[in-house]
Amino acid sequence: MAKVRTRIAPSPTGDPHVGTAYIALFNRCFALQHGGEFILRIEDTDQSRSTARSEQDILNALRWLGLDWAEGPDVGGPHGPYRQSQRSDIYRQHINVLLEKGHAFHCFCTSERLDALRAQQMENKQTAGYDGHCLSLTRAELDANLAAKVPHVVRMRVPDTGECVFHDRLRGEIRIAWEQIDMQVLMKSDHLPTYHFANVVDDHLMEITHVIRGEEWINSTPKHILLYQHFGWEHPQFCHMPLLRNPDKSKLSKRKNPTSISYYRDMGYMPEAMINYLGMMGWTMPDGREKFSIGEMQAAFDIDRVSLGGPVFDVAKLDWLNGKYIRENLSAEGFAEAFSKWAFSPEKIQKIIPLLKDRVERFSDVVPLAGFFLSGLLPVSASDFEHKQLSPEQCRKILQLCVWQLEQIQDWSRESVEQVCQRLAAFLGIKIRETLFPLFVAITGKAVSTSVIDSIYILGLDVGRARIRHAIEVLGGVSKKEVKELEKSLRELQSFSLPEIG
RNA sequence: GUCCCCUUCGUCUAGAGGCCUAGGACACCGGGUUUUCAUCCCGGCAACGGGGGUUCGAAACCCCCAGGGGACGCCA
Repeated sequence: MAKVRTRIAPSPTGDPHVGTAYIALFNRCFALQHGGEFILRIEDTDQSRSTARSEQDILNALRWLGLDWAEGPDVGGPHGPYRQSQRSDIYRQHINVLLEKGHAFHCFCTSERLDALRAQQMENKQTAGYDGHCLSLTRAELDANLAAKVPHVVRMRVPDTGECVFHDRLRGEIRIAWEQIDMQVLMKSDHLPTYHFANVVDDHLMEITHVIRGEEWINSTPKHILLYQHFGWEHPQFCHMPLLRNPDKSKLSKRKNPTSISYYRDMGYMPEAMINYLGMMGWTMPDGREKFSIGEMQAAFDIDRVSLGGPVFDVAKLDWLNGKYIRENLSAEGFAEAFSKWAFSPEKIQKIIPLLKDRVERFSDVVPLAGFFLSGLLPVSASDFEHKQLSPEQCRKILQLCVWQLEQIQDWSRESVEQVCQRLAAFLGIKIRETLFPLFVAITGKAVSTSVIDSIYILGLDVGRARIRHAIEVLGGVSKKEVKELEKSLRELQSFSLPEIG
């Protein structure tokens, strides 16, 4: 039997997500337990959303958790490159194979036509999908379009009758009718592949034997199987894990829960506890032990014992586990070391010191002034937000619009945070000093503190967002009706342009 | 709307037809230890979604229903 090889294939389009770590953990345990290899591949075919920063953050986060990989963009390996944006030639060759064999075809349809088509299909209560328009192009029309360099994509041909039957390691036989499967775009008009295509080509070339991924991919598995068949390749074994959930059972999302691994790092969780907690989502040690290391998990791992109900990510239980790790796994020296590393990283300290140096008269003033930099959620109450000009409603509005805008920031910097605040104040027609008031209380716990803009910047989006959200809750929360109004304001704010300062 | 997946305490789960008057953990409540608090210890609360089968016997197997979730992009 071939050596077991599994992979994690994150897309560098945002924060390092706990769901990525979760899937990586199970892939890694499975591979290493079978004496195989676990590798990492970066799926950065979405040029508009992928960033080098995000890629680096994801790599750092996974390493922090101890989920290291045998091959990857940073460590190399025999199946490289491990970044899809550097594999264009490979995809081009492979798309040509499909084109030649007639398994794929050029499509010149405009997005306007496709949108209209989809809308009509939805209205007629049909399954939405491509109607095969460009399939009927004559050879001459096709050549003319290509010669004229009309923008186009390449789509996959799909059988129109019968069904795709495949085996999922955890779920058994799954059958999906081919008529449910769209003629998926394989190559976009920017000549980069889509996920479905690149993923299949790479998994094959990288000799992946087991694809362990989230449940959200079940419905597109027939597309993948079809591609393997078109190429004449054997497909890997599929294994769809349950999805991590918010407390309301929806798919874990940052709108409802902190999902960034960086958040948990910044809040002072230990990586060992984090990984242990993820390991008990859908899985248990055969002997029922709840506290276990990644090595112990790997040794005892049995993928067939994964349970399929979507587990709710429960921060309360994570807190308990993390406390247990701190108590039981750290000596006094170990604690001192880990804590200092967390609290006083030179990088963080260098940013904080300038905010303090000119405001303190004694070193003993530092903790009362800047302790909020080393805190999680702050003990604020509604009365802390009382203000002679701002009502609680206005405070909530400022806070909510501010988080939404902070979330939009592409390059996190002091300047971009400042710009968000300035724009918000101008938009609301409230003086910047007043606009910043609820933010001061939410972020620093006090109405008077170090620059709140710098503080937000230094604390980062994850912790900042958590505190602002907490403040909104303390202020009574936003009702469904209020959310609608706020979303309307947000749209106005987004199209609002800052008046020129003369 | 169409298709797919899932369903044991509030939450994470154990459970492979009789060991189940369903076990453990978190949370919560009570008690003990502790100068306080936390830790620690002890106790309590609390679940097989519903209906049909199969079987001597069903939480477990089958079917239907309901509920939850996901997918239907030139995003991944």
